[in-house]
Amino acid sequence: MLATISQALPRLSPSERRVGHWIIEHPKEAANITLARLARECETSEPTVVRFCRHVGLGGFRELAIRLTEALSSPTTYVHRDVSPDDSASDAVIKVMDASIQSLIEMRSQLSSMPIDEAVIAMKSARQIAFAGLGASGHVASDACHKFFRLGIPCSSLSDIPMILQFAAITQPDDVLVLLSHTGRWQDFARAAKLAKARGASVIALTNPDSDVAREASLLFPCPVIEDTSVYTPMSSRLAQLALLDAIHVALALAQGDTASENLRRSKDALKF
Amino acid sequence: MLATISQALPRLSPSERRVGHWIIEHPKEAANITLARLARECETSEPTVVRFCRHVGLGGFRELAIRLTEALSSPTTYVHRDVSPDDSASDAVIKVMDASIQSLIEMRSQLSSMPIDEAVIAMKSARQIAFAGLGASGHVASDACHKFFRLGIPCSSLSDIPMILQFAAITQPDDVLVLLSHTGRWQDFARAAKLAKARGASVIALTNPDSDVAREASLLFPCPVIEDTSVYTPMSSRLAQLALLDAIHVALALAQGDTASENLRRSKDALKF
DNA sequence: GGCCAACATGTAGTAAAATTACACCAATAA
DNA sequence: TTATTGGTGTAATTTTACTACATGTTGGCC
Repeated sequence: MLATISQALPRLSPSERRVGHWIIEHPKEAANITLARLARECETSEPTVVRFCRHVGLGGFRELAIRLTEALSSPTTYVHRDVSPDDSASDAVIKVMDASIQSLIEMRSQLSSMPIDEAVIAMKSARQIAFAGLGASGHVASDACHKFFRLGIPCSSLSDIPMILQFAAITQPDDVLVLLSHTGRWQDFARAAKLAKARGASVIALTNPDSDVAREASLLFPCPVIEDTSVYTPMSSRLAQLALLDAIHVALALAQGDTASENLRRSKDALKF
Repeated sequence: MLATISQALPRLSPSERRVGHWIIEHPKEAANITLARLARECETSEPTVVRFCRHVGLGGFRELAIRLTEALSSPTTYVHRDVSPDDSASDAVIKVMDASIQSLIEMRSQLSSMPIDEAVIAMKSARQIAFAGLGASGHVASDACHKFFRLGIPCSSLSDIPMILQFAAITQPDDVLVLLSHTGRWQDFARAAKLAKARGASVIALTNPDSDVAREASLLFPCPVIEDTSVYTPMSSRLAQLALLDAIHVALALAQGDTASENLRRSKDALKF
């Protein structure tokens, strides 16, 4: 959580940045401070603090308190430091691994606030599911597709803008569109989300909570953006997305009950030697 | 905290005991419920709930929320237990996440025994790199390809047997073939490895160390096989492979020095808005 | 049985805290 | 200049936790 905040700092307005700084410097006190006092402490107004919370992907000030106590009571190993050009190869490799582990741990701690049950319900009765992603997320999409289709639900993966928009334009009410994007900045994604939602389809987004795509989605799985401070920084957030999709996949399989076990076992048997 | 509550239960009045019971049965929801809703849920009044809090040694209702989130995000090491059909969705999701984290942690601890430097040397002077994988590993392969080509080295990804064999048959001494396989059981992979090695190419394998593919490779990155005891078990080993490739990628970029930063920055700039 | 005491519980009010709506101001582009 | 946008604060609204007080309910004692 603190990491999420410090990552968000650069793209916040001055007053909000003061709030972020104060929290990072006084995490203990921040955990159960009141809105009014925090505002006074940072020499700003209450709404600004609330806006700050929204910008770092929280629902409101109350959630901030919850997330902070959570963060403070879970030990943080595997802290991520940037890879620097004069690292030895082995140093660098360990740092990258730590960053990956860290991003998974962060995601784990946020699982409780994600709409997993809702997503499972939507997918369970879906006519078809489409996974859409560009670039690196495109691979995540096809991986997810490859995984979910084994549950017996028609799946497809879309990895270019025209296809995504076309798909969105012909969705039906019980279709599910899963949008994968790290930054959430692609305007066409937001457009596709709006389009699909207008036609009654469910739009699930795994993306930066502070983005147009996130705002247009019917269900949002917030994925913190790793700001690329260094060109060497790998795409750990992609790992987190994959793991999250794994988790949703299993939850869906459970919800399907016998059908799923049956389908999974059959598709595994087909690969036997 | 939950223990404290159940300990206190017997010496509480009936209504307060209902409150205690409900909290123990729904700890997750209890962590960020409102006073009014909790009272309604237990069919009692708000002051009773507050009195309950006082009786279990808390200052008030607000403190209850804090203590609960603390208790819930407690250490709980990331030990993996299999997902069972009668898990609730949230239980299952956490287990899957834990399994993923665990497999990354395991891989991290084995990094020192992996031939990273050798792999980097081979790749640095490679004429081309091909990543080969079938099924789920196919996605890992194309992901890796997408990542490494940005370092300026010609890359390709192969995801079916004929292509892999054909590629192996025409390799040249400074080509690198990266084989991705969970089990290492595909005989054709071992054949491709032998073929490519005979023509002088470097064969790097990310696979089960106890397999034919592993034995044929010139460089081996051992990836522990997760035995699929349950159909629900997700593909955490694939995550580990991805993370490992991330790490190698960064190590290679460092070894390339300025060239790599330059290439990476350029390919990033190409996506700017 | 009637009366009192102690406790349990709920009603209604209060103070504080979070959130929202709206207005203002400064910086920037037309 | 004027319009527009984004950042910010003021003030009103709603929600939330807590408190004071009233009402019942039980159990003992005369």
